[in-house]
Amino acid sequence: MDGLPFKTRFAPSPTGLLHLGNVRTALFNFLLARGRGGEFLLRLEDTDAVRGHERYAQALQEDLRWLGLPWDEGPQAGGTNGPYFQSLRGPVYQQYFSILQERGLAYRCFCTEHELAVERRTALAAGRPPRYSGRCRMLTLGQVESRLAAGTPATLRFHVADGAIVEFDDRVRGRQTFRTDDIGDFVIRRSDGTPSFFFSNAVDDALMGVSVVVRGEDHLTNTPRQILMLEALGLTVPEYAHIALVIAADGAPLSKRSGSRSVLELREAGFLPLAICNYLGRLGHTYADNSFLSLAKLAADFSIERLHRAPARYDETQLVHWQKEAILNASDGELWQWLRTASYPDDRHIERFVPADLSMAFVNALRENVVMPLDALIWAANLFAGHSFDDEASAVIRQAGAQFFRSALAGLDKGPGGFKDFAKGVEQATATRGKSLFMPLRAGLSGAVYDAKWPRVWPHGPAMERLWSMLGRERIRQRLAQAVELASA
RNA sequence: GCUCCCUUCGUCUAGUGGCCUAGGACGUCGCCCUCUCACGGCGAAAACAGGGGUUCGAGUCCCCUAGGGAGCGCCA
Repeated sequence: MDGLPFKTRFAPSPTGLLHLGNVRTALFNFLLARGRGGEFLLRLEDTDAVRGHERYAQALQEDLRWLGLPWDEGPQAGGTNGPYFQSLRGPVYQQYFSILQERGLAYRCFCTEHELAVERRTALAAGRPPRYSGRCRMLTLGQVESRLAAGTPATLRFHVADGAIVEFDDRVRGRQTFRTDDIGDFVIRRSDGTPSFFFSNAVDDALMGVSVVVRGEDHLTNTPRQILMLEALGLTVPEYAHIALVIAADGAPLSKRSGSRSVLELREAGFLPLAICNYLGRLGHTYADNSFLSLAKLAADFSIERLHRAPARYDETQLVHWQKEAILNASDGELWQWLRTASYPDDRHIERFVPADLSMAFVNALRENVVMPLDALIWAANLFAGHSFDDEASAVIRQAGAQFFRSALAGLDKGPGGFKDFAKGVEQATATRGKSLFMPLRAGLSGAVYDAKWPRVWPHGPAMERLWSMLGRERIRQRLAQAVELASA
């Protein structure tokens, strides 16, 4: 079993934006398939009547592609087991409903939602599990016919056998045993004719040849129901692996309130796909290697045996760590493209500031001082936008005085040396040293000594030697002249 | 309420009875590098939820308690 390639799947319901928990499940399924040369399938579970699915289905596919998790089979990708939207699979489900009905394993239920709610409440009050009593199963054929004829809405329920045991080996949680007596007859077709999750999800996994289902542990107790149905239908039961859920920093389930962000929000904030994958790949799963890994490496080293049973907390400081790693490991070109995604509210992008021939030099100068594209944008503006000195820089420049910068200008004309020679010259000419020498120079050259956006991480900016060689003599001359002006004003 | 599951540094985790005076990573703190921050290097503080067993020996096995989670839906 272990040697065979897995066919895995991600089967989201397009009812909202993809969030961290979902994406981690998708990632695990993707990695599991990729690592073994298997296949990864995408299926959209858009069965419930609520519409607006279109938009989310689209967004979700975009998110997966952006993350670098393409699917081998599914929407766009095609495949022989489609359609891959459950809303298009009605006839398939109808066929299997019929089989169940013919075999006497499914029956109509005319209970209203209100009746069921009352029943649940009384069961709970009496200390019993709030489980469906199965009373419509007792209806005679005549009663069923007449209610149907009267147009009474009916659901279809699966008849769970009494006194049986369902067992299966969960790939992460081990041997599982459930008593059918603990499972009530459940709805497999809603009164509007659409299939319920239990049904369509299980049937499609079987029909589409999925061999392992990696999903959240919230599905663990659904599993015996699905196995019961699949066996009743004579379909192949896949293997299951139920992973622990991701929880928020406070230990509560992830929610928007607790700081869980959608993939879209993370992308818009500037997180890199590989940062997210490196982080999520280690949330509830272990890699022996703690260094930054490519997607291929993440896949190659992924192991279903190293999936955890205990919930893991979402911690954004760790995500930020992987973000830094992703930046350090990206190519200049990739980084430049990434930096271009940030813009000021008035739509000025980075290429508005950084001259085209300096883009690679800029990337290299800033690489170790940037976490988000916005950080670089601010630096780009400071460095290239002309007369811009931020408040702090202005204060430093005024304090150093016009004479300081006149000396610096004079030193600049002395010779073609690098920053070190230049700084030495200014040191001698102005009789300043250390902080009182370098801070004014930094303020003059870079336009900023303090970055308000990420004060804890970047109080002061990139190495001056790098700025020096990137800016070039002419720009530096202009900036120093501006500093003289500012200081004498 | 009932059923099931989980519990190692602040966080992610290694650990499958002796290799554990519990290892790594992030974060924190200190030192070095250094014009600043970052990067990099070195180092420190920091955990087996609690209580009982079993055993020559328990983080590792068993039981109880506590805390947390999931499920019991015409939601997925």
